[in-house]
Amino acid sequence: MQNRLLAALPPAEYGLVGPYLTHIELPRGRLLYDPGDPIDTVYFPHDGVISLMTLMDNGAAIESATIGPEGALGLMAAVAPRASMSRAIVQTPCRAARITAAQLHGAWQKSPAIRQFVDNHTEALFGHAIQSVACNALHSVEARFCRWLLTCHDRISDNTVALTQEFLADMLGVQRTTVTAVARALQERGYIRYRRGIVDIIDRDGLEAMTCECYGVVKRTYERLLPG
Amino acid sequence: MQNRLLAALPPAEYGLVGPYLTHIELPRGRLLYDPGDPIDTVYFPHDGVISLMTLMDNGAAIESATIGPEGALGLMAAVAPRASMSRAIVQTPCRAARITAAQLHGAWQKSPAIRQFVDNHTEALFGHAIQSVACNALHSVEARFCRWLLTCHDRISDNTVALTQEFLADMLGVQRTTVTAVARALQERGYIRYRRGIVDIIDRDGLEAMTCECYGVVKRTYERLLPG
DNA sequence: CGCATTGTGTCGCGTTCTCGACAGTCTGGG
DNA sequence: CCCAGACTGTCGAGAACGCGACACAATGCG
Repeated sequence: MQNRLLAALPPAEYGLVGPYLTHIELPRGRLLYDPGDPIDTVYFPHDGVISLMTLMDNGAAIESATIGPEGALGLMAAVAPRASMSRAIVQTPCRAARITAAQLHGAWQKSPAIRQFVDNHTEALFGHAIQSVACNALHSVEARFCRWLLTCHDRISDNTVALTQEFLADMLGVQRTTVTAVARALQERGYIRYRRGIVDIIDRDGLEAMTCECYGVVKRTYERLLPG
Repeated sequence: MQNRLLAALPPAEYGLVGPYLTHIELPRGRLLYDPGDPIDTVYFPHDGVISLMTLMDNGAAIESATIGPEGALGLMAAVAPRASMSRAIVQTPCRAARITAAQLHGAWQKSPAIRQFVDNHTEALFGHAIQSVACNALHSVEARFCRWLLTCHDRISDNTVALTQEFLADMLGVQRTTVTAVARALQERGYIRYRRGIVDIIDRDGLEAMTCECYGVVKRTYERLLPG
């Protein structure tokens, strides 16, 4: 699998970034950015999920958007130097390509196609965020739990996701005990199997039936604006 | 009062947009964009508030961000043609300047300063959205109510805001009866006065003490990234 | 193997908010 | 002036979720 933004670059544009790309493995839990950090590196995941989390004063860290193979982390730094506004953390182990923000900025200056990718990506990420604003206000934990699993499942090539209920509770901004209850309900329906830090997705259609419209809305936004 | 983005433009750059600006009055409730509408006009409010609302399938319309004199509506269309992803509706009567997206795009091509304003504005709006994601998941209706009032108050030159509880309930994504209860509580504390479609802000400090950190976070983000 | 650590299941109470219903009050237009 | 429509106040049942406590199970490490 290959990052879809990079894969969609015409050969001429790829020549502007390809020589600077470094391939790396990102382990689960790796902290890439905290609020205020200068964005000096841009990451293009080939698979896996990177979460953008908004930090609160009391230490809560709640997910505001995700980055997967359809996009890139820190892409707005291609336009001009930027500080991160979120915590960026690796959700599932990722293979990824990385490039310095300065080098990407050089390519951005030279290529209209790259500028358009960056622009569309920003738009898609904004769309993701505003849908999440509504989702968090209106939808049940159960629906959001399903949405999260499906979003994650779309970005990995596996039916198994490694994550603890404690962590998922953080992502969704709810109590762990609530996550436990929801996970048990989904397991009883046969949609997932939950064991110590590992979720198996068994019935994807079942999850889709229980999630809210937000899953589809965000997915279609990405399909409309980004290649692949 | 004057839109702060326009006011901060150096004379040379202002010359690129000034001749195309039209001054208009926007009445309360005026619908400027619905999801999918092409963004053909950019609005620079001189005062007042324009709300960006995410529409849901069931007709719910919940606020995801606001636009005031510190910013502009549809500014991302200066970069490239765009369709709106939200409903944009005039929250309080506004004086505003407007320009076609095509004309603004011309100025954007010529002026690095304008490009930077657009870029920073996009960043600030994104920051607003991701904070709201967290806020809607974690904070009480009371805190969010106060945040909304304060945000609105910052953008108008008056201690009186015209809005119904029904409408405010929509903005916050809660039941009207909940808004009624919260409004009564704030009135009993002497922070606001509520009468048929009109809120008077009496004790701003009181509201600030009851709102969540999100109010200050978003405000500082705007101050950091935008002029004024 | 034994132990400390980490993750999960469960219980119970309290609060917040939903949801539906209905009555009362203000306001503008005919 | 009166009426229809719009807005607000109130009530009550119930669901969803927060929050703290505790027991138990799995894992990794010495």
